[in-house]
Amino acid sequence: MSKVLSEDNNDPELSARDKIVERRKAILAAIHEAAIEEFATRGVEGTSTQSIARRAGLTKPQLHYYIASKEDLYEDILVQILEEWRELFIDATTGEGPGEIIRAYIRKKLEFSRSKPKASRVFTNEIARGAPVLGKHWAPHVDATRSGVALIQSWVDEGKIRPIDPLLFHMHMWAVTQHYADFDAQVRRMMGIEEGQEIDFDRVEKEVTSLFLRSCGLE
Amino acid sequence: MSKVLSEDNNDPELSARDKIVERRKAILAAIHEAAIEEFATRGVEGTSTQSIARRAGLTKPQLHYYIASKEDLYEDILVQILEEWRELFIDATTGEGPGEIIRAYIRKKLEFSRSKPKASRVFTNEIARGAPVLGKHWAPHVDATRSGVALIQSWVDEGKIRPIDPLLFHMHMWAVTQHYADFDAQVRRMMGIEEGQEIDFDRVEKEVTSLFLRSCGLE
DNA sequence: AATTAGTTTGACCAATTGATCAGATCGTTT
DNA sequence: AAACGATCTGATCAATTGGTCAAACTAATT
Repeated sequence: MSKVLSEDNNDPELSARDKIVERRKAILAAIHEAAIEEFATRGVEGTSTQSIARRAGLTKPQLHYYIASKEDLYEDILVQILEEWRELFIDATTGEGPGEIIRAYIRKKLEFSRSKPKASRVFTNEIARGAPVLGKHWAPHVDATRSGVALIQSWVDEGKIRPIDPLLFHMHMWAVTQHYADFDAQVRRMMGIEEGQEIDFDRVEKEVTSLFLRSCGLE
Repeated sequence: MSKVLSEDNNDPELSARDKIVERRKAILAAIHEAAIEEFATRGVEGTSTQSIARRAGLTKPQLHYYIASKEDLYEDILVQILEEWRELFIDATTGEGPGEIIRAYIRKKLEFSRSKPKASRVFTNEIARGAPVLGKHWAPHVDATRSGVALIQSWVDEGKIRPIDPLLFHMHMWAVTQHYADFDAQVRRMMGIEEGQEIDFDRVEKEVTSLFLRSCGLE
C-alpha cells in the first residue's frame, strides 16, 4: 500500500504499474470467461483446471499463479453472477405502475438469458446441487427478491392487480425467463432453429409478458 | 435362447433361473438409482464410478460386471427418463376439453417434479450440456410434444381458447413445472421451508394451473 | 550494470480416474 | 462329486486429477 503511494507520483499517461494491473485484470477476465464456459457445460467437479487453462490460453501452473484453487475460482464466479443480477430486481423506485415494472423485469431477465446463457447455467447448476457454495452469499439476493414479492403483494392489497400468490408469481417469472438460458438446446430443437441462427427473443418477450400480465388481470 | 427354452420346462413356483434374473434386475435398479442421485448433483463427468458403486453397495469391479461403462449407464438412464415421460404428453384421446387437458398435464408434470426431482435434474443437466447423448433418442419425445402443440393450435383455430403462441405456451408450462424439480433448493429458500419439511404442492398446482388457464382465457 | 518485482516454465507430486483381468467363490445342475 | 455358469475379488493398468516448486525469464527501476 505504502509502496504504491510513494512510487506512483510521476504519471506519464499510463504508468508501468497501471499496465501490470490492467494486464492482470485482462488475464483474470479471460480465466473467468473460460471457467464459466467449462463450468456451465461440465459442472464444477467435471471441469479440470487443465481445460480452464487451455481455454484461457494459459498453462496449468500459470493458471494457479492467478487463482488459488478451482473451488475458489468457482466461488468468485458465483458471486460475480449474483453481482450482475443486482439490477434485476423488482422495485418501485421508478414510480411506475405494476404493468410497466413487470414488463421491465421480464425484459431484463430475458436479456440476461440471451446475452449470458452460460453464466445463467452455472447458477442453475449450483442450485441443483443444493447451493452448497452459494449458501453464504445469496442472502442479499433472497432479501431483494422478498422485497419484490412484498411489492407485488401490495399491488394485490391495493386492488391494482388480481389476487395472485405473489411469491409463486415472482418465481414463475424467474422460471420461465431462466428457461431460455438453461434449455437453449431444447428451445432451439422445438423451434426448429438451425445451428448458428438466433432465437426470436422479441416473440418470446411478447408472449412471456402477455402470459404474466393476463394472469394478474393487466392485459 | 435355446438353452433357456429347453431347461425351463419344470416350474416349481420360481425357478433358479428366474431368481438369478430377478436378482440381476434388482442390482441394476439399485445401480440406476445410485447413478441418478450422483449424476443429478455432480453431473456425468463429475461423477466417479467409485461413488456410484459405493452408493449402490457394490465394489467398483462388481459395478463393471453389470454395466459396460459410465457413459453407457448414463445413456441408459437418460433413455429410461424419457420412457417415464411417455405418459406426460398432451393428447386429445381422452375426449376432454382444453381446460381439463391443461389441468391434467400440469398435475402430472408437477407430480413428476415432486416424486422424482433427481431424474428431472439429470435431464436438465443433459440439455444444458447441449444434449450430446440425448440427441439420438429424443426424436419421439420431440414429435409427441409437437403434436401437443398442434392440438393447442387447433383449440386456437376453433376459438376454444384465446389466440396464444401454442409452442411457447407449451414450453412455458414445461418450464414452470420443471422449475420445481431443478430449483428445489431455491424454492425452499424462498418459501422459508425448513430442512425435511415438504413443499406445499397443492398450493403450487393451484397457482400454476391458474396462471396458464387465465392466460388463454379459460378462467 | 545491478537489482527488483512480476511472471512463466518444466518437472514433479500423491491421489484418483475409468476400466481390466485372472483367479477365487458361489449355488445349481448333472 | 464333478462340472457348470454366474458372480465376486484383489491386484493392477495407464491416464488424469488438483496443485506445488525451484529455477528461469522478463521488463522496468535504481
